[in-house]
Amino acid sequence: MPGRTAASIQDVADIAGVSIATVSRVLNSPNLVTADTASRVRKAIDQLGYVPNAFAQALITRSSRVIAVALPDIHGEFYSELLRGADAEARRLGYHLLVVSNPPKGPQSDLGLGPVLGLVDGLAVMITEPNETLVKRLSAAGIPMVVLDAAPEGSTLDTIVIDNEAGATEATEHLLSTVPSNRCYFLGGPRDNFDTARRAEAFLRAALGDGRSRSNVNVSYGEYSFESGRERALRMHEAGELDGAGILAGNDEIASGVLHAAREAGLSVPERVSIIGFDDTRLASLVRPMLSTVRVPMADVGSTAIQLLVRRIKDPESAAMHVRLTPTLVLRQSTLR
Amino acid sequence: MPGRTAASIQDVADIAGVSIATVSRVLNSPNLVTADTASRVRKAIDQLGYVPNAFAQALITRSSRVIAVALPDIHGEFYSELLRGADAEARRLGYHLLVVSNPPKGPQSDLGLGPVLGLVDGLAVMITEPNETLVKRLSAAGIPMVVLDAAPEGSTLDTIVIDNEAGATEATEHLLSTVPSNRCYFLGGPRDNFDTARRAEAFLRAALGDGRSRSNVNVSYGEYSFESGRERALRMHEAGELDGAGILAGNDEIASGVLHAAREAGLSVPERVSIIGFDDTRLASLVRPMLSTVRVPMADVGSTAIQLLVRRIKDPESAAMHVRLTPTLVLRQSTLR
DNA sequence: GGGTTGCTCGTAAACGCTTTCATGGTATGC
DNA sequence: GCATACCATGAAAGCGTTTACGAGCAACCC
Repeated sequence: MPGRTAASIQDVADIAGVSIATVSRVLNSPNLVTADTASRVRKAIDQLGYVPNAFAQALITRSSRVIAVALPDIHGEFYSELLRGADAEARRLGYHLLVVSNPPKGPQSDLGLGPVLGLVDGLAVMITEPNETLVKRLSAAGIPMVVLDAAPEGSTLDTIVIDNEAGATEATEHLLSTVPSNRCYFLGGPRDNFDTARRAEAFLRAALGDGRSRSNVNVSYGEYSFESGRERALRMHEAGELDGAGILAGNDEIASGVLHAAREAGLSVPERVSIIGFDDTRLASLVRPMLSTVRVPMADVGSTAIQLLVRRIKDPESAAMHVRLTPTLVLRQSTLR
Repeated sequence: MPGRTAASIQDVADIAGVSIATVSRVLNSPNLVTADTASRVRKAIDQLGYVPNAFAQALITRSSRVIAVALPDIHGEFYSELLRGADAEARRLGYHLLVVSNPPKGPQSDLGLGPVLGLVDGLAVMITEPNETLVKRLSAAGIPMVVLDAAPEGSTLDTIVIDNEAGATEATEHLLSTVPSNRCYFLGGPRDNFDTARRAEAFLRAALGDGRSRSNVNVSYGEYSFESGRERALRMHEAGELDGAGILAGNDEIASGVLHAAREAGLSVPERVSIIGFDDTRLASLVRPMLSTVRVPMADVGSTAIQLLVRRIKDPESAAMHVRLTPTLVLRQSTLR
């Protein structure tokens, strides 16, 4: 067992017979010190297994190389996919990731983020439902920050959004290639959810053209769940609307529910019902028929968030960037070609 | 926009007309200061929006209230479920979570954890495959630490393991209630994986009794994937072994693959083939018939890890605890009662 | 050979906080 | 009314770094 307490820069200096300034220099600006003394210091360093105290460094440097990622309490896969992308990128750039998930609910909440703010060099917040105060409160802290999913109007903050319009439009058009427009439906998630709202809008535009005369009868809202999708599809069936329908779901779980309802109803997919999911989670490849779905590059969202953040950390004055990531339609078995 | 740089304790002290010591005291030992001055200080504090510099605190306190969680690059849901549990518990106890995922592979690797060690008060590592050096290297750092999944023999470290034996045994026994023992199969994940190894062992013991004369023909290894499960089941079908079989899968994805293969083979589940998954991920409830499965309390693993860690942080000398979490068999539609 | 230049390195200040110790003041005991 | 105890507060040390600033010294130029 090594000494009770970690070696400090002073210990290294003593052994190497130099001042602490020199030790610091061989670590941070090696070119300012002779090869000779440098090697002597280095020897002392690994003789002691010395590693600089991160807090002391952070205190004076005002930088901890830690980035916080705050996520709503999103279900599984989404979440971890984003995190994976973020983590890889952070590692690559020499940063660590502090995650804050499952924040207390309510638009008034500041996510309990207060204490975190002092610890990190930057913050990526994912905001999926309207929350005015949160962004304001957070940006008031004056810390580099990027917001995901929400894109406050004319924001001076960096933002990353999924181009839901493009994804939903492409999917809808694919549906329209085999199904008449009045038989197309969008089964969304919660009405407040940013993604659902934008997807619904794009769906309507693509399905109905710009003649917005028709009502929104073909759009419904509910939960992002299997059961919600199944129920809504079943209700459609009762109304005689399921047969021959083309359905764009708010996410893959909803789509799976629809898929199952179709099976229950004895309607084969894709011959009698066309279904397109959203997100391309692993689930989409696990059900049969496999789901055609709109692939959302969550890992890219994560890594891009980190990139934007360190860019801003290094140059806080740079102009706000607004990144739009484009989903791609992946065709599998739940739609006709 | 507030002042360029965050308020310090000195600023608060100035406004309140006291010394910085007093400010510190109202924050840390309120009983040492008069109600009168305390309120004056507090007023100054939120007038300035002062929040103590975490690094300065950590530097002197030698505690950052940050805990690292290092995870192998595990697929989605598992991972996030554990994290959710850990995060909730950490928040409850006043800690933050630093996650390190997707570490570089190879048993020699130290996960690139070096730099993290100096930042955190404790570390939870999940180790799913044999890795001697890693634990040694890490524990040499002398930082409070709990290891998940792996349980080094007679370890002096805190550990948390899933009681795979209990879970696999219960599942196997349930299978045996409707299927003869020589028609029971275990379709595992990678051979090296700790969980798979233990589950296989328990399966064999339960299925074959202690007369270990039989070979392991009924056990196979592969990936933790849908496709791997499907392929193996299909091969069983070709060998005429699928009909009438009782199958315990290494995880839910494998089970889903088997489920699908059974459908392809025209064998109804659970009448002709019984299937039990492992983990109870959301997938288990999304396929039809819904999977009977062994529910592994991953969120509990996460929260328990945090509990053990802060316990050790507060009392580094306390005896090592070895927690064993018991899975429960949840019966759904893929097995007969 | 004196003045300049250019390196290497040490001294010391600063970062923002916690905590020990000392101090002055007020209550308490007779 | 004076010693004693106690309480609230301030002064200052120190946590482990980084980084001006300056000192010393060799090499260089006329």
